[in-house]
This record gives sequence, structure tokens and C-alpha cells, in this order.
Amino acid sequence: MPASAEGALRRSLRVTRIVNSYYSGLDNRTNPFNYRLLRAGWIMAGADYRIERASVPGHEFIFCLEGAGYVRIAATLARVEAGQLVWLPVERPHAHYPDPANPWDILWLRIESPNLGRLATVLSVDSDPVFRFATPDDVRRLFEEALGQIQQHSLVAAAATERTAAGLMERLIDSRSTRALEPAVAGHRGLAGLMQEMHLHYNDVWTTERFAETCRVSKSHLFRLFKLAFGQTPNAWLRGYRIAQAKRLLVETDESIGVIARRVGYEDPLYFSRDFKRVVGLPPSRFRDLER
DNA sequence: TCACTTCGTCCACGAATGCA
DNA sequence: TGCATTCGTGGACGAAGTGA
Repeated sequence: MPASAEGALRRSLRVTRIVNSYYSGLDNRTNPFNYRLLRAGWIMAGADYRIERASVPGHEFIFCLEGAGYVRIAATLARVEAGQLVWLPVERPHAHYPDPANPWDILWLRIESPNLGRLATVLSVDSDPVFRFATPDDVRRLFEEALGQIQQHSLVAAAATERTAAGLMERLIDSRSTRALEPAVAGHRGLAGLMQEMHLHYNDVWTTERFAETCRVSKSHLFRLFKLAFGQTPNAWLRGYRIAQAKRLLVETDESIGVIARRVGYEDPLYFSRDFKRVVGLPPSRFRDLER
């Protein structure tokens, strides 16, 4: 039996072991920094270990050391494998659990910061919460640093946590930056600008002329460039992002389908329903019922 | 660049639901 | 029971997207 298969089998038979689990000793009044590390821990999960919660404060970051697992936030279900990180905005209903055939070992952090929600939006965390890295060991070291800092309950440690959290954000942003794209589009400032505009103004009216003008290229070159970088057209990308935002609003709010359609950029609520069903497989109203 | 295909929007209509 | 509102479906047409 290969070593990797043997390791997976051994993990699938074990019971869950909480190796470390720490709480922060500093609250909002005593911690003057932007990032506040609320909790951190290390878990060697058994096959039946499962976390399912409606809401807790902050954002949770899980780094998979070995094995594999799954996370669910709103309607997004994602598989996480060794060396990958998953970002969970845990103020919303969420769940995470190991792959029973190969349960994961994870390091996890729960961080609170006023800017994390906006950053999550910019990085499309709702539609793609899993981050992959060229050098995952660097990310692992940041988690280990944070585990050491949270045990100290001092301002010096809180300051160090600020640096560690900022380093983690830098790596998350970097993993989704244009540097990760094909060489032909790497560093294309127009395309980077277009992506930033699309993230910030996804609910505006976008025409092919606006895509091209924002990217500062011709229409035909825009389609070539975009497809090379993302494997789809600008409108297809925008549609996926809008549907992801709509899923979130359907679960989090009581607004009507028509209001949500307009909020995410669909001028025609009827077309939104048709598009939603085509992408998700359910009409918006049915999706909302099931998710609640 | 251009011809062809696919997509997005609009309109009309019907079903389901809530309310007076 | 009738009316208003919300949501879903189908068809037509112009705009967007693709490939040579």
C-alpha cells in the first residue's frame, strides 16, 4: 500500500484529538490594533468530527496540514486539501468537516477586523473560499506564529499578531493577484484595473464597451485577454460573481427576489430568476427555503 | 473584420399566495 | 371571492461573443 494511502487509512480510524485550543486574553478595549486574534487551535480530526454553527463573531481561517475536508458557507460547498487554506466568514451559517476517507489535520485562527468583510468581497471569498499557494509552508509558519502569540496575553504579542495577520492577508491577496495568471497577461495593468472595477461595481450596468474602455484595450483583444486569464468571458465572470452575491443576500436578508435581483445588477428580476435557476439548479425562492 | 451563434432584455401570460 | 403582488415560463429581437 502506498504511504499516502496508508496515512489516510490510519487517519480515518482515529478519534478526534484537539491538540491546542486557545482564547485571546485581550478584548476590544485592551487591544488597540486593527486585527484581533480571537481564537486559535490545532485539530487532528477523526472521521466523524463536524462543526456546524449559525453565527460566531469574526472570520475563520483554516489551514489544512494533511488529509482533506469540506467547508460550507451559505450555498458554497468546497473541498480543501493539504497545503490549502479556506476563509470562512463565520458570522453567517457555516459548517466544516473532514473527508471521512482521509480526515484532515488543521491549524485554525479566528480573527476580527473591521476591514475583513470588504477584503473578503474583493477576493471573491463567497464564490471561491479556498486559497492555493506556491509555497504553503510560508502560510503554515504564519499560523504557528499566531498560535504562539495568542498564548501570551500581552500588548507586545498583540502587536506581533498585527504583523502576522497582515502577512496572512498579503499572501491571500498575492495568491489571487495577476502574478498568478498566464505569462501573457501577468502584470497587465488594464486587466488588473478591470478586475478591481468589476469587484467594486459588479451591480452597475456593464457593456462590452465599458469592459474594453476600463481595460484600455479593443473589444476583440479584451475577449482574448480575459479568456486567457480566466477561461471565460467578462460577462460570464460577472454573472458568476453576481449569482454568488445573490445567494448570500437570499440567505442573509428577507428582501424580495426582485429587490435582490436589482441589488446584484440584474435590471430584469424575471431574467435573474431564469439565470439563477440555470446556474444553481433551483429557483431563488426554493433556494432560500432550503438554505434556511 | 465580419458572418454566424449565443446571450440578455423585454413583453405577455399564467400560477401561487396573501389580504380585505 | 376578487384584487394585488410575486414569481416562473416562453417567444421575439437586438446586443454580445466567437471563430475564421
